[in-house]
Amino acid sequence: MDKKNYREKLISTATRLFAERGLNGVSIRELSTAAGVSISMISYYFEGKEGLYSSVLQEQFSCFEYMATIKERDSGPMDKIEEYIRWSIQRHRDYPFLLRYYTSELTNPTRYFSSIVRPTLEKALHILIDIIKTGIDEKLFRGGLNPEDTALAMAGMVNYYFLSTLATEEFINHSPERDEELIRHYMDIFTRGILS
Amino acid sequence: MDKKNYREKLISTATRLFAERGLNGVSIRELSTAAGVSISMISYYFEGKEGLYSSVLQEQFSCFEYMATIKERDSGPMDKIEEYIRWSIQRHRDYPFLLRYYTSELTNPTRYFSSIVRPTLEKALHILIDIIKTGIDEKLFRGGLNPEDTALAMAGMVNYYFLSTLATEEFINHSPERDEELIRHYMDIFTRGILS
DNA sequence: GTCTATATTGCGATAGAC
DNA sequence: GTCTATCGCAATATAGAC
Repeated sequence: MDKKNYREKLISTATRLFAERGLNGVSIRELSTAAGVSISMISYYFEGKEGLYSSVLQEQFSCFEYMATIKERDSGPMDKIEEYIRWSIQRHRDYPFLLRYYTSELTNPTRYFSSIVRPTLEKALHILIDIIKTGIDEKLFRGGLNPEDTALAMAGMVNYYFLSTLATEEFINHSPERDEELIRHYMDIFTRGILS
Repeated sequence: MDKKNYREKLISTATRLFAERGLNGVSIRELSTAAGVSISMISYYFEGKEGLYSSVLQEQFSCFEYMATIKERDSGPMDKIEEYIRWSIQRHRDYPFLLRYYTSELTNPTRYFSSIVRPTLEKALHILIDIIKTGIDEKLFRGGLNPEDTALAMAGMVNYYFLSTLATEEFINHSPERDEELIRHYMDIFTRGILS
């Protein structure tokens, strides 16, 4: 990244800036200056600002491919759910900007939502839904469950913990040291509920 | 709103447009045209675009005051949790743009985040956390629960259902007719878990 | 491939007429 | 209170030198 590969330098700078202030909140002037590159390089490599944004989006959402690995894993629904939660939390750690693109595209979709974001999220969610369905078929999970809502509930639990960070960091410790505790805790709530 | 009250007309138009495309995605030119008002009215009433945005934000987040009502209610933790979930879902129905401001401010905070958004969400979350704590004290909920994470899990379940709409509407029915089913279902998952 | 310089458009804000 | 007209600036994109 430091070896004067301007294309990569632009992508990494754009990933941070677009995440922090959105597509319309960053000018290519500022972006190219921050990357230490001439402004014209953006058109040269990406055919303009939007092209750069779509490249960033593509790269950020590529990590969802790992969901296929969970799907193919030779293990039961409970193990797969735990692996999903663990991977999901780790994903937020490894791609600290992904959540911004994720929520920003879901609430203010750009033209790339339908080509990049929706297909990726649909595929991931369908894998989750299938895991829940398998658990119900095997009588491991309750029969009354709606697989779709249940999958959303699980994904929501984990994602919201990170989404809320800025509003809760003063009274909830969000450091990675707590991640294992969080996994245990969310597995517990999700599988057994909160009743004693 | 139609009685030539331009101030209100600007707020309602801005609420929709800022929600759809963000603060930086809408120009005051377009906004004032859509509102059928001269562009100079924005400075006149709100001292500029950002002032208009902050008025919209203030109005959107004012509905969280209802959380105080839940807090004061003379009922047990379980009833309060159900009331929270019911109110939360209804809030998404009544304020369809709120979620956009909510997530946009959490991931790309404007200068109004710390004065308007964070205090509001902090207060609401602390009420939820206290409800969970009461339930634990009364031995109604499990002793091992972390009240903070548990409150976030509950809020996350509900909010994510609406956040995911754009990516899931083709295979999950998000119509209000399902809301009661959703409340029952999320209460079930949250209190009893998914195990049979 | 990379830069500087510039063309063109659209932005937010406001002065001043009514 | 409301409008039109306009100022000054910043936006994206690109032509052309190296």
